[in-house]
Amino acid sequence: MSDEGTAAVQRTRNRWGEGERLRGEILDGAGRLLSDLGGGDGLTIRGVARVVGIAPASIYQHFADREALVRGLIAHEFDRLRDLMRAADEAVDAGDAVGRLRARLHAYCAFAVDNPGHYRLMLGNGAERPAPDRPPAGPLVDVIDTLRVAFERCAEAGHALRVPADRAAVMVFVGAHGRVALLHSNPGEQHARAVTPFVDEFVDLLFV
Amino acid sequence: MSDEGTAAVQRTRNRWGEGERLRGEILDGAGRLLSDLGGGDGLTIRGVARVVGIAPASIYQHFADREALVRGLIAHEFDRLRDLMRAADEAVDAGDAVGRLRARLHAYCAFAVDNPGHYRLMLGNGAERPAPDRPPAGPLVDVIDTLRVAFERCAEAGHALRVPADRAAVMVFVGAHGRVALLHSNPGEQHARAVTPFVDEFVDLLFV
DNA sequence: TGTACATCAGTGAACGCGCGTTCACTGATGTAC
DNA sequence: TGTACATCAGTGAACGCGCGTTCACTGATGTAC
Repeated sequence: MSDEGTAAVQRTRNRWGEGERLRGEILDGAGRLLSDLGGGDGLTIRGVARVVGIAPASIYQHFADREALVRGLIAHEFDRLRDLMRAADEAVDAGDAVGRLRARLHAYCAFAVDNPGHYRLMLGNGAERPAPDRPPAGPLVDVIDTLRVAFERCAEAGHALRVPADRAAVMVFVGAHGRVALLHSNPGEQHARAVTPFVDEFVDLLFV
Repeated sequence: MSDEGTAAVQRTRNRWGEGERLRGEILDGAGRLLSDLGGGDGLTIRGVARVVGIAPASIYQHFADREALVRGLIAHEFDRLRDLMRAADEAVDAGDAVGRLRARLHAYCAFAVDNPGHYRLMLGNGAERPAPDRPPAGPLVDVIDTLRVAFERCAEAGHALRVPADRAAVMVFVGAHGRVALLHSNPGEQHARAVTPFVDEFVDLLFV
């Protein structure tokens, strides 16, 4: 019965000194919009404002322009992915190094399968690198680096690797990403549960 | 000195009965635009018309709407990829089954590296599948199937596989796609030449 | 050989729309004195 | 305790723009008779 679309939630404004909360609401709303959209196109200032229930102009108090909003959302979602992977790791018995590695990868795949729009946005836009000669940096490299650490823990626990840990990390990441991208480009839900076994098989290949 | 941007080419209209040629010019122009853009966003009717040097309305004689244009472009580029892979295969000595497989994969990687915009568009949009219960079909599956055939030829030539040919095809495709996607999302040109060795290493893993 | 007509390739102008962004503003809440 | 003022969170209306799409049209080239 509202005259403002589905999401007219009659927001109450934040109290004095709490204006920064809107930043979080905007990022959450943008994330929800991204899930509905399934991709970064159509992620508009006005669309996000509609979802959050604010005026489009209000977004400019927290993000300089549309590009800054998208960058902020990507960073936000990479933080979320990192936390999910860490939580999955810590939920496994600390002595089970291989189990912890697998848990990290399963969390990664679950995030990618559950959030195709976010995933595409995060991996589709290259992080801008100011120095092209330096070693690559960015949130993606951080993710791979946590996998390298996980592989090293496996090696220290006596599970011999067929390739160096950093190379194993890249290979398993590439395998997981390739499998997920294939799933996303062929949206048959019968495959969604095939991602984890595929990645597990990949992990098997990397140990002696 | 022209008043119509960089690409005002003063097109001469096609002769009677040759109107279908414009369809090809539109697809070529869209392909060029896609290269400049680096992605499917911004691939607009008006932009394509500008590149080709025609009026936006002229596109509607060959494509029902923007979506049909994008679909046509994707099909066009998949044809081109298939031809490139086949030509690479046939340029290798017919008796060298493994060399032919590698040639196909190298052609695939070269296409992906040279045409990031096309590649993203082709793999980013899932082919619509009317029957969700049937086995998956579409141009991507066709590509994988040619790899399966190439693997089977290797096996027949005495190069034993560690996994069935169809599975090997999927695995090497996933590896190649993952590696390419990683390259695209981290646009450091120092990595462009690292794709082929990576895929070759992948192939090695699949033979006994 | 003409000539009326059909068909072809392609256009120009207009439509309505949603977008990013700007700007002066509105109330509510805090603070200085 | 008042009161003037500063600061805060957020808005409404407007701007110019490029977009997809439609429509009646324009010349050129073919065809029927």
